[in-house]
Amino acid sequence: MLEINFIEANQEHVINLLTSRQLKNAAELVAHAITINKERKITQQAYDLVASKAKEVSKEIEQLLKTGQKDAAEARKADSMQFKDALKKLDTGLKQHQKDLQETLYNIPNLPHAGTPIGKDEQDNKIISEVKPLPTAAANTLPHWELIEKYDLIDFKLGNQLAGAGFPVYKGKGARLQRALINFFLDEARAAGFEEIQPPILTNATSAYATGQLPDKEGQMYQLAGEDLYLIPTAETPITNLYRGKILPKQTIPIQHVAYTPCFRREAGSWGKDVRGLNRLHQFDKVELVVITLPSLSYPTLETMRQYVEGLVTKLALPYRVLSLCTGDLGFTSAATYDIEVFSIGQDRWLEVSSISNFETYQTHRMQTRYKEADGTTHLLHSLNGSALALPRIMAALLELNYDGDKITMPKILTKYLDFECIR
RNA sequence: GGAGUGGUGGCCGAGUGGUCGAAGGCGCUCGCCUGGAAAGCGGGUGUACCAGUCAAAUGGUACCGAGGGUUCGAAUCCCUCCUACUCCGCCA
Repeated sequence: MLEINFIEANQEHVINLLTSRQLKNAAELVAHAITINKERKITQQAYDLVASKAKEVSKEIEQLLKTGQKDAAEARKADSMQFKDALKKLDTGLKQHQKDLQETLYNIPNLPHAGTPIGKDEQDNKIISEVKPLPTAAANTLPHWELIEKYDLIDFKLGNQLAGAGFPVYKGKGARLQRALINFFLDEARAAGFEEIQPPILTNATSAYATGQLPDKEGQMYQLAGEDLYLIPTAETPITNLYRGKILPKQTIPIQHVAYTPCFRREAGSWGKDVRGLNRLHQFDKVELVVITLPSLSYPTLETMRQYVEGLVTKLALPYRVLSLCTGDLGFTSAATYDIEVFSIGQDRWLEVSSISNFETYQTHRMQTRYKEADGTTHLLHSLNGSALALPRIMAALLELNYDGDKITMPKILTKYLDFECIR
């Protein structure tokens, strides 16, 4: 979340940037946060003063008791009781202010980076690059859901039987292809210097707040009945939270992790052709990159991550384009985001397979993830993450593009991961 | 799941009601010593908030797993929760 001192010192700037991302009540939220913070400071000062006096009295009582002045000590106790009552009220007020401030800040999204295109919604996202010319559909081109059925790669009906819509069952070569892709992505990331992690796929509310899934995505996560646990919507949540509350030595930075996990999303409100086949699922696999680095390095890192992900889709020989998300389409916690979309020839549309974001200090402030300078001062780090990649849509684009009416030919790069060259 | 014992600073570890943000050691760091190093000697070494300042120095408050409670006063006593270890049970 944003730092209150920064908001206070840059009110106009903050309001303008928040407004640019279509936040309606930016001025109101900012004013509210500043007011609460002022009250908080006043209360804190009062509390500290009274607490200090109460301590003094306690020490006096101690001395009186030691020197045998029992009556005098008893008299001082009465004074101390008064301080105690006052402190209790002040403490309640202070906690309330702190809570109010935190809740207000929780509901203020990140500020867009200067390079982020200004825009209202996804229509205004800027196309950075696009592979041309796009492959053209042949007479025998099919959408992936038909190929999946034709070759018995994935069974949605069985998924319905086991869990419900959006929980596909991968079978035979379908399952093996998916596993091959996961291994390919993990190996590539490792070669690029990312350390592999296998995290829990359940997360507690504290972690979900720290990375910003809560309160923003409340209702999009599956929650376990009677438990303070959620199924992770992305590996970003557990991996980034590895560093919650840590002050890292400078030489360990940057932190670079890769993790393969299933991801779970309720996708409430989604419908229509968007959810056909593999386009949108409640459970899907994803390989995710997380980087925690110095503020001065985070934007170069964002570019490096983008190039890395472009390299993956290139190796899979999939036509793709890169979008820079506009202010109106930016995720709640992000300052700058690139989306990588692959072309689905069977659907004649683009499918988002990666989202690469720089959160600057938004997450690290909530997490209190810092580093120590040589002069002993501590500073917040920057966090980034990016999908590399989301499996189902890659699978969809891959099957459609490589189908020639007779068979589906596997990409060359997967040779060492598969013991079959094509699906017939 | 049952029974028991614990959770203290970067790490180890003392501390069972006051002078304890916390002994001691290790680590790290600065200085001395040395041709250089080791050893030795001396100093420093948590975080947050508030006040203060150009910045600092400095002062105040809070924090000994988390949250409540008792008390003039809590790392220390009580309650709840989390968690680790040992034994038993169960088990991939």
